[in-house]
Amino acid sequence: MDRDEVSRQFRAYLRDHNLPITAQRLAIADIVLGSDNHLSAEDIMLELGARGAVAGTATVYRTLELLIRSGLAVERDFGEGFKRFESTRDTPHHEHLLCTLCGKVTEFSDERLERMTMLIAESNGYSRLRHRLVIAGVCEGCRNRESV
Amino acid sequence: MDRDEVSRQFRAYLRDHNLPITAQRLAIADIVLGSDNHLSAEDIMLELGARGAVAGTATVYRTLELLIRSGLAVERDFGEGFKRFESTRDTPHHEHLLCTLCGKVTEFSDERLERMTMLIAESNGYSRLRHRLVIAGVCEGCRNRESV
DNA sequence: CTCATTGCAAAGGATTTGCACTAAT
DNA sequence: ATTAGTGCAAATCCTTTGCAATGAG
Repeated sequence: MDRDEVSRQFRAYLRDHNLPITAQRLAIADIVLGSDNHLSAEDIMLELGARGAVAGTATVYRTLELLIRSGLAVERDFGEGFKRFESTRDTPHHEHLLCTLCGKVTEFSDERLERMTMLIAESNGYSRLRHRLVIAGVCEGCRNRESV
Repeated sequence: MDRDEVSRQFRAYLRDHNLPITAQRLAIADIVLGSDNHLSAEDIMLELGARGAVAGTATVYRTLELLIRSGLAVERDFGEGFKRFESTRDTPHHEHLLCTLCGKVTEFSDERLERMTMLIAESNGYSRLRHRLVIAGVCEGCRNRESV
């Protein structure tokens, strides 16, 4: 699924909901949906600047809300004090590895984990809605850099 | 491990670090270390009030930092927009189930999960430091209440 | 033309910090 | 007496909101 495709989906969402298609919305969606990274609101603002486009902070947050509501992006909280946003394009449910030194994020998914959380929830009387696993550690690159 | 014991440990920590033992510190430590719940800073302030003790917001946060540094408490972030604090007394590593309706928190631990996260980190080139799993769902009580 | 979006700036909530005052050792 | 802690209020960080100006359909 490429950039044009996700952009098309977002336009369709806006059209279906009678929401104006603005340059800002498309620029923000293009960045968030086209990126393989987990972007913060600030990352998005910087990238907008780098592309010569501009949008106010409020517009960025408001557009992010639309992307989430449309199901094209999800919000992540890694306990860093701010949120990150990630495209849902071709990624079903997955977990994250976070490097505590450089902030790098690696995704993974594990079928056993899915089953385990379901069972754990059940055995504690909870009906599971969702779960979130974050493994914090030091990535390969930082480990090598550290030992210098 | 009872209240007196944890209080004693905190005093020892303060003494060993040449830090004054103040009424505020003891009151806050008593609340955090003596509770079985995951308290927010606000919860702590309210409880202080309920006990007739008083401490400024700044003091609460500064004392929480001491409790964390001493290893007697840990900080939790359930993505609620604020942090919670939990005594480490007789609880090694464990995970959390969070009820999305009433906010109830249930703890559990799972040996297989420990091993799994270790293996997952390794196979992705990360040296694992720690991990955090939160399963969000609806607890038994809320489920029954809902179906009314 | 009409109505929603935009952007600024002000407001918001949680947490931190500067500083004069107070208390522990 | 010293030295550190306390509390207030101001400051910070991320995010949200009010409102006049602007732009999409």
